[in-house]
Amino acid sequence: MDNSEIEYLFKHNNWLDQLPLHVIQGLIAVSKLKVLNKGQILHAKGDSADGIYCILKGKIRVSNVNSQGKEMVLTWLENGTWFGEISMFDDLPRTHDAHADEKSHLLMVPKLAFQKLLQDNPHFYPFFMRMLCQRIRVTFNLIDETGGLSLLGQLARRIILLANGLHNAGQHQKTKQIGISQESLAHMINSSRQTVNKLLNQLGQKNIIKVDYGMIEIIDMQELEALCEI
Amino acid sequence: MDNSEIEYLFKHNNWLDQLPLHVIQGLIAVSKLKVLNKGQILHAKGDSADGIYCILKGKIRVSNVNSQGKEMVLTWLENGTWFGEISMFDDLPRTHDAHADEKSHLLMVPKLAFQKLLQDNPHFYPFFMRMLCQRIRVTFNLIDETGGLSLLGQLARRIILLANGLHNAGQHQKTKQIGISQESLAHMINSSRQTVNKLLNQLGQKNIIKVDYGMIEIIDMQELEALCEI
DNA sequence: GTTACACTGTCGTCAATTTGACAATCTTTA
DNA sequence: TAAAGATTGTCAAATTGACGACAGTGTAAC
Repeated sequence: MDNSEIEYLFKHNNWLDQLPLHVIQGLIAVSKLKVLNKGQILHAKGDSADGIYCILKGKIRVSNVNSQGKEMVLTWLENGTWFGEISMFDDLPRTHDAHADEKSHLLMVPKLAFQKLLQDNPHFYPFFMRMLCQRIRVTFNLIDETGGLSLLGQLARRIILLANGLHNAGQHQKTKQIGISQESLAHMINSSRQTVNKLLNQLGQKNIIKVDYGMIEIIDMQELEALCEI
Repeated sequence: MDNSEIEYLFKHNNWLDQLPLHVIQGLIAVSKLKVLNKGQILHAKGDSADGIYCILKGKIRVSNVNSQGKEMVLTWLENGTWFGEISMFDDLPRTHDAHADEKSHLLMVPKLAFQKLLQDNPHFYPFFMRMLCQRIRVTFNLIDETGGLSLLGQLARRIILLANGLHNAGQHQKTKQIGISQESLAHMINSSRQTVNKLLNQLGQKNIIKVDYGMIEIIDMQELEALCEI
């Protein structure tokens, strides 16, 4: 992957695309490539943060382990996604675990370089504040829209979130296929595999989704969205 | 309430207390007092934002209405709490409904004055970015710690959150008594009044909390925290 | 004080969900 | 290709929690 391809990733992110080209090139110049093998950990919750990441290729699982030792997956992040910015702004530890679910290539902009960018260009602040606000709004939505929903509603909501990307609320790269096991889905909505299996097959019979081995395909997004109301 | 009392509220908030005194006095000078009667609405989700608020006296219910028309309460805010800052930074509508649960006096710093403060003092930006990061972290915690918990665990977590103040994570004003009906608590964890009643009385018998009319008192915070693990 | 209202305590019933078990199917690895 | 491992489909039993009902108790208003 050469610099022009990396430049593309900056220009096609709805937060970073407004940075002037010379700033982007400056960031790329100090960035490091990080390659993770399948299953390898990028960072754990509580780790001190070394930088902000962009996924060049691969799939990162964002999760944390609750007190019973059960892993709760927040979301998966894929190509072109930037993440890990919160620790850049408050210098506090990582909020979640991050694992590579397949061999992944990441670009890391070191924390100091990123912070220097802001220090040298305080007019970028409002821009990144909006970015943080968007994160808060997405997170509030997750809470609000989950609370009060039936299990079927939560499941529908979660499938849509996984398809659209929790952390890419502004981008419109609506994936239709989601590679996820029913057990993982169950974890995410705090339910059991068997119940999720039953509900998914109900949705399958209504031709709203297509259920496959380790895979869910959205057929009728409108119907799925309608289910998020129950 | 005179200006020196209002000044006190600025100086005792862990975000605003670092502002220089002349800035605080400037903000107070342009602020407006807003009085709400019991039950009156301050703003609805989706309303455009007029400013950032501080509760001088009273109690504000932050909630929103889900698609079935059921109100989901996020939290209650009380004396000395600042809220509504997100719309100041991204110029987008309110994220929640806000109602006065009793007659309330609010101080409003108008949006334009607040934004001018930042424009004139870009060195305040990092400060407010940290504030936003704290909000995100608190919200992530809410999601992470709720997911995977039993109903009893969620109840314990919620009681602690109400005692410590969801929106005051940095302050250490640990209230021990919470004025809330069992029905409201049930709404907050998406459960039924009857179940909450049963669970609360179980906790009461174990001397972890004391249950009263419209009131819960925390007796054994350690035990309560331990329950958030199940 | 007394009347109205809000909140709590406690039933039983019923529906939804978990759990454990086991077989079948798909994918990966050797 | 064969074996191992992961994932799915399905059952029945046990559990959990929602819901309606109703009585009792605390609080506020007049």
